[in-house]
Amino acid sequence: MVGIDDVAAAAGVSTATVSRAIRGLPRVSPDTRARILATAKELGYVPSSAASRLASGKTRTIGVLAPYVDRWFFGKAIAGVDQELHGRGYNLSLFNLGGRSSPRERLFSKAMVHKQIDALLLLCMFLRPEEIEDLHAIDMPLVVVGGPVPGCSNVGIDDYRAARSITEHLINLGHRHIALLHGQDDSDLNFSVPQIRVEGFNDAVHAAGLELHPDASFYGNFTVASGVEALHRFVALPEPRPTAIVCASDEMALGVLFEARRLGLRVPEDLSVVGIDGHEMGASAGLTTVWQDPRAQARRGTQMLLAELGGETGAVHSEVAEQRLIVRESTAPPSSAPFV
Amino acid sequence: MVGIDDVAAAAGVSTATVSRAIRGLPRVSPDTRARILATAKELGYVPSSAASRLASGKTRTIGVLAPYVDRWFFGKAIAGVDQELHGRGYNLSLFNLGGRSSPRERLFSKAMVHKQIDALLLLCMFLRPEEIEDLHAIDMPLVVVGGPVPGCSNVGIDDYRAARSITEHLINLGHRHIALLHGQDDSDLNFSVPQIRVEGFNDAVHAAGLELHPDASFYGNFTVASGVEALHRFVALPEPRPTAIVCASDEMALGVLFEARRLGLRVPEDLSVVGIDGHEMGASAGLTTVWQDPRAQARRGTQMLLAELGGETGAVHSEVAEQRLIVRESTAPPSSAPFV
DNA sequence: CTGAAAGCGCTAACAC
DNA sequence: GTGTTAGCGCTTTCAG
Repeated sequence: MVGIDDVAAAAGVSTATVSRAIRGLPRVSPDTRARILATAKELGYVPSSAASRLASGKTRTIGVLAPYVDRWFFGKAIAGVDQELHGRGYNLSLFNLGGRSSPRERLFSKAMVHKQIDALLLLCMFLRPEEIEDLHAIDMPLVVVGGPVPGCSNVGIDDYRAARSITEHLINLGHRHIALLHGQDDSDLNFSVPQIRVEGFNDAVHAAGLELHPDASFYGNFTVASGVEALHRFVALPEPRPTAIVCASDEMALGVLFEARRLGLRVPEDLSVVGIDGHEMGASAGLTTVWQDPRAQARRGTQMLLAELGGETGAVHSEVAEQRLIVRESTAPPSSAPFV
Repeated sequence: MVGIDDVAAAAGVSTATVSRAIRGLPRVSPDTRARILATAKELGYVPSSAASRLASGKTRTIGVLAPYVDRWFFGKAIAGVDQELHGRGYNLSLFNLGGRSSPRERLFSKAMVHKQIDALLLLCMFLRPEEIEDLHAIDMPLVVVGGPVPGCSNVGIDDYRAARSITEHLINLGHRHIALLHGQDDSDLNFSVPQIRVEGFNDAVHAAGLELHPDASFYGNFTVASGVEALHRFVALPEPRPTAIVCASDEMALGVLFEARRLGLRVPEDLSVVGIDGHEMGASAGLTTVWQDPRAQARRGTQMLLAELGGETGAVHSEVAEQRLIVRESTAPPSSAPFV
């Protein structure tokens, strides 16, 4: 294996100069640099990242912690991080935390992670209190994309507003009896995306002077299957049933849509359904939703991290991401609405 | 930062012993090991991976190259790799190649990658000839999950059989005029999953003595949107139109399903549609398909890599993964079938 | 602008 | 079983 010394010898300079030349540092004359670069290429020299890491203390890799990698939001986000990283010579080290149910390790504090990355990007929906604590203890640039985490910079949409506006869309359409499909089944987690979306829904309903029917509140886990299942519980409701249902995610909304069709419930005539996210499949299925762009959010977060690593102190900060109500065919005024 | 020497000093042993003890190597008495582990924990010692990499020449990270990270197959597969890796103390370094269209770099040969990982797991649909060449040139354990790559070990389903059996399912149902939604729009790539699936379709049709209507062959790019678009072209076909369509992926099939409903085409009465993959959404949408488990495939591939790295020469080999025809509501005999 | 030299914190022989 | 001792291949002062 050809090392930096071989290049130095071949180019007739010192290793220090080769190091500077290769890394594009100043204090190397254009000529020498060109000559070094040429011989380096000629010899097929490739720096040893291991040696470089040890000597410099920088890993040039950023860690991405995600609860899932095979779900819409996270897949898009990871793609975004990757896009920013590679090309700038940074590596992406992926850590899949697993859902809340699995006994996920306290990776944050585990310096195993700690010593292998320069910065951390956390993708999240919710965090346990101990996890938040761990997070504050780590000493490196950190940004969270997705849900807010108290005390940490984050980039993401305003989930409260998203839930509220999608609910208001329904109310404006004339719906008075609206069901909800939550994304979470226990409530000991504050600051979580699922929780925040529920609040937006509640406030919209209350502000309109409507009341919540406890029976019309279903629990799901953000998967299509849980949407399917929720619809079964929905149709079991006594008449008159709600005329609309807001789902905390497009994936669940799609499940509701599929199953409604199968059971002969017409959407939107018999039931209006809305989601949140902007899943591609929702677009094709005609689902009304609040669109967001996880990829862009992740890119933004990554840029901040990189800037901070580049010495730009304070580059990491919270930022609210773009969102947009997209009305499609899954919503309409209720058939029994006074003004239809 | 506390280093191995600090631990050695505190425990009253040499650095070498600490190293052995920490890594669980033999030649350390149970007592000493216990004592060392205790003081290590006490001091909060964490090995420097950089130093370890440099000294040992092993990175304990495996690289995953994927064309996309935000698509069904790849998301599942990446989750599978992660699952096998972490817990065994291995890291996952993700490289997103980008689709075929993007000017993807020749990452394989780029020793940048080369020097940062111990083994490579390639997720793929198709590869350019130069890329295959690069692949053969790299000198480390390698396995490809998904598509076959000439000369490389791979784990994946028999795509030919998958396409053929799903088509035969339609033929057995009585369909005589079957459309196809391909997954690729140029044909200079052999050994690609899209290509192989088309062959399975063709052979099934020919074996049944049926003929292919060139007009009934559509191109897509594996996305839902391309399924939607294909259906538009389908309905523009002159009557009598095909009574069934086989799609090279569930995602495209779902797009066809959505758009068929929107345009008032009844599935399966007017049109039977099938996919390949086993996408969760297909299950909820009632899509007939050939199921496969990318996560399991990726886990298997990762295990092989790890075994090979563990000294088990020949651990990496090709393996055909499980697949299963799942008949749901999107298929039925054609309405005009003689025996309905 | 360039070079010499001292590490970075481990691992791996090889002795004891 | 345990200790000694070279490096691993760069980066980084500090001189010149």
